[in-house]
Amino acid sequence: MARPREFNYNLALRGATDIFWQRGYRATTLPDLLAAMGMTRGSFYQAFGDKEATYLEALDCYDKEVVSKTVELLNRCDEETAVACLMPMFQGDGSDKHGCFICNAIVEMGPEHPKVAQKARAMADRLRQAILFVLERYEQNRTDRVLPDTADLILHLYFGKQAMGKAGGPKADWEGRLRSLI
Amino acid sequence: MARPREFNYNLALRGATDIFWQRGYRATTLPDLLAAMGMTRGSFYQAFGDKEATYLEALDCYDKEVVSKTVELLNRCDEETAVACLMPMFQGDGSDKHGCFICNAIVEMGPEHPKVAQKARAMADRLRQAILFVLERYEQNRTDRVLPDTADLILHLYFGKQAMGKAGGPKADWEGRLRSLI
DNA sequence: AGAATTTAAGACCATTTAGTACAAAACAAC
DNA sequence: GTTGTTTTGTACTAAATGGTCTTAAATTCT
Repeated sequence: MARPREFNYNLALRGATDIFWQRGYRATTLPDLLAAMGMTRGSFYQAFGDKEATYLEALDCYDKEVVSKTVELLNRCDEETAVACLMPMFQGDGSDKHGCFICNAIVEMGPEHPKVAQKARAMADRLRQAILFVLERYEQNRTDRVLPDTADLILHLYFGKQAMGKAGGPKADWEGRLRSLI
Repeated sequence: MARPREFNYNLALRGATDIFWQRGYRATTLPDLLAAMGMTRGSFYQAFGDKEATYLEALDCYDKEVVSKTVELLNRCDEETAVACLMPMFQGDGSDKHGCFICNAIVEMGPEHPKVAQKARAMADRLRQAILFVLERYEQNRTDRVLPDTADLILHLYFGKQAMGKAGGPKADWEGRLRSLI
């Protein structure tokens, strides 16, 4: 009963997610964003509201697509050891070339944008929970540390690695490190 | 032989450092910056060049003032244990309310601004070196891990803590964690 | 005191920003 | 085919951006 959309909402949202992930909120101009989403102003403002709303949507998209994938990977993983399960998070499989969107969002927007901080915390919680699940699954009771705390520590290492990775520099032997932690 | 400056260069630079540290590069508008530095456009552009040059100067200032202070603290420290020496880095003594400028700069500018990335790496190296020095000083040879790697791991934890801290959330028992690592 | 020289203040400018308005276009229902 | 409805593309806008230019003020040296 009306003109059909020429764009695919989810596809456009993924484009937005990619560019916000890569460049951050402020560094992404509207023309950049529109190009990444494959649409023009008119369609964009009608379908997505505005830039800020789109950023929030992009965070949700990252949650659904990227975080969920990691969480499922950790949940399903049946490697020999917990370390082997966690390694994908630490060996930059290409998809984290621009760091971690959660980390980027916290650093850029966290202090001034409660909604972003809240979403970021929620995603971090999911990751921590999944890490904990791995640890619990492989627990050999020769561990003297509290598992949730170890999971949180590994999560912090993950964020630290993602942040520092954006400055380049040499990569470390994360497998050895994780082994010594768990 | 000419009109004297009404502002103190170093004081203005510290103002710039503070606001860049707190808000980041892009979120700091020129009026914000000028207010923080206590000067007007004319003086600013003559004395500091432009916004980008000032940001680079601010990173150097952070290096000289904040990083150096931390490094010296670590070098001079004569606590009972290495953990006690390192704890100041992990118990947010107020000065890191806005996270760590190194970390913020890497995340915001690292991938697109090689000079920033390089300065950030250099500062991170200084911190890592100081951490290593502490570890070496307190080494009881009951450690089976390579000390430089442990120092780098602690540095990553530091960055991770600084990044995640900007989203709020509960604080962890870093003393216990460090103890278990060293 | 006067000349020389640098700083200070702010008016000014071109560009870019996010966001809006509106007319043309593309479909579905009848 | 006409009507009704939504999408699309673009011209437009108002505000904010970083940066320059000009003029007046403050100092030192002679």
